[in-house]
Amino acid sequence: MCDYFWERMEKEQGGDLADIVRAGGRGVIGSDIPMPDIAAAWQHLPSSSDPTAFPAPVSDDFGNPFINSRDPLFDGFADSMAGGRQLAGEVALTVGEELKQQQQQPPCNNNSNSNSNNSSSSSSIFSRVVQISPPRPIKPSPVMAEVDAMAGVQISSPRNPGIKRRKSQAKKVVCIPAPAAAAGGGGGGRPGGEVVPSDLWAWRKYGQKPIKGSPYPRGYYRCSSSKGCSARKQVERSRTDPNMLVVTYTSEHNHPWPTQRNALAGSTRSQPLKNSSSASKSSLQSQKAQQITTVKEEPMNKETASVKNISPIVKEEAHEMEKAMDVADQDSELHHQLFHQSYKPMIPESGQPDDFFADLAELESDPMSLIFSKELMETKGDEERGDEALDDAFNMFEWEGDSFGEAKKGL
DNA sequence: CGTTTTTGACCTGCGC
DNA sequence: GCGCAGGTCAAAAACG
Repeated sequence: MCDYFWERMEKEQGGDLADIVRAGGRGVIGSDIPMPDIAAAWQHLPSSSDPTAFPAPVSDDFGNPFINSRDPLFDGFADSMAGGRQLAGEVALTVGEELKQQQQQPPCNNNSNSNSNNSSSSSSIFSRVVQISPPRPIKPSPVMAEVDAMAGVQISSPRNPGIKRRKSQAKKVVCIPAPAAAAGGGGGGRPGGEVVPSDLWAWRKYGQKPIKGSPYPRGYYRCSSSKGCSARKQVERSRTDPNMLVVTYTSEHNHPWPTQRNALAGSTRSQPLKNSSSASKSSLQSQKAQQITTVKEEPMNKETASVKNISPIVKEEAHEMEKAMDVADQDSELHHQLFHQSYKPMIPESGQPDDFFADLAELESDPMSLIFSKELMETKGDEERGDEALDDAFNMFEWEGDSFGEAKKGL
């Protein structure tokens, strides 16, 4: 990865680039691939389930002690993304000012596939997901320009005298592919509602406003994981590219990652399968069974086809994540084991397609089901293996499961 | 019952 | 000072 770039970002963003990347990564992957569950699995780790394991608080723009609580799971992706930040808008995000500066930066691996260990065009999940543009001088795309503009947009806290609006206030703007349902104009959700890619945080929508100049409204969300959390995010569809969602993160979370799934209660209306807080293992299984049935009945539908395509990419992602975990904690063999344990079920053995992500954007059903379906199909005929796979997969969902509960006890 | 979403009203900053 | 645009509040409705 580009050390220079990273280093610079660390300085300028207070080491928060990971947040940006994370956001982008989650957005990209999150909505379609059960990354949160990997993270959940991660939380089983003693090191991460223990609050004290969080990096020492470091002051930041928001006075948030957790700003540097790098999400172990996604930080690794930052490396991958770092090389993709040139992405003229297809992805990555940035704070406007940053972006401008970046444009004047010495060539990072922006201008070449240069080898950085993990940013080769084929090794980074993001390079695919986000459709990182070929190396080229920064030439802001319409979307990027939009992002840039948003980054400079004013922030207000009208009812919070302590915080004045400031154009210079740090914001993280992320461009992510919009889920198909949303791109379709509210399909699948409520009328006019956006299908916002989920991330590990629990967000509660508190407002929506039509934005001048944009045919799409902007949704306002605040973190509902913790009452005192001031983290907010705005989600709106890119006016220049309806297939992209522009997510602007404001302020920071003042708490660790949500440890209880029920923090997401109610946020699953449009995506009932994803974050169902009350979903018991059995209900999940029944849902899964439904998915299996669906797949069986429509073996060659688009979704199934996409499932086949997911393999190589997910696998790559797995490697990336593994790598990331190594970086995060080189001494933790446990992480390795956990990773494999948790991720294995998501890593089918075959498959090919390069345009998976193109297809992905068209997926309307819960992507988890696709993965499960794929896995189950492969294990079909071998009940034992299938059950095992199932268990592995389900374990990833057990945010409130026993093991996790155990971990929490240690808090 | 707890939580989220919806939506109109209100508030604030900014540009003219 | 005024109007505009954006951000937030809060009551009601909806959901699980």
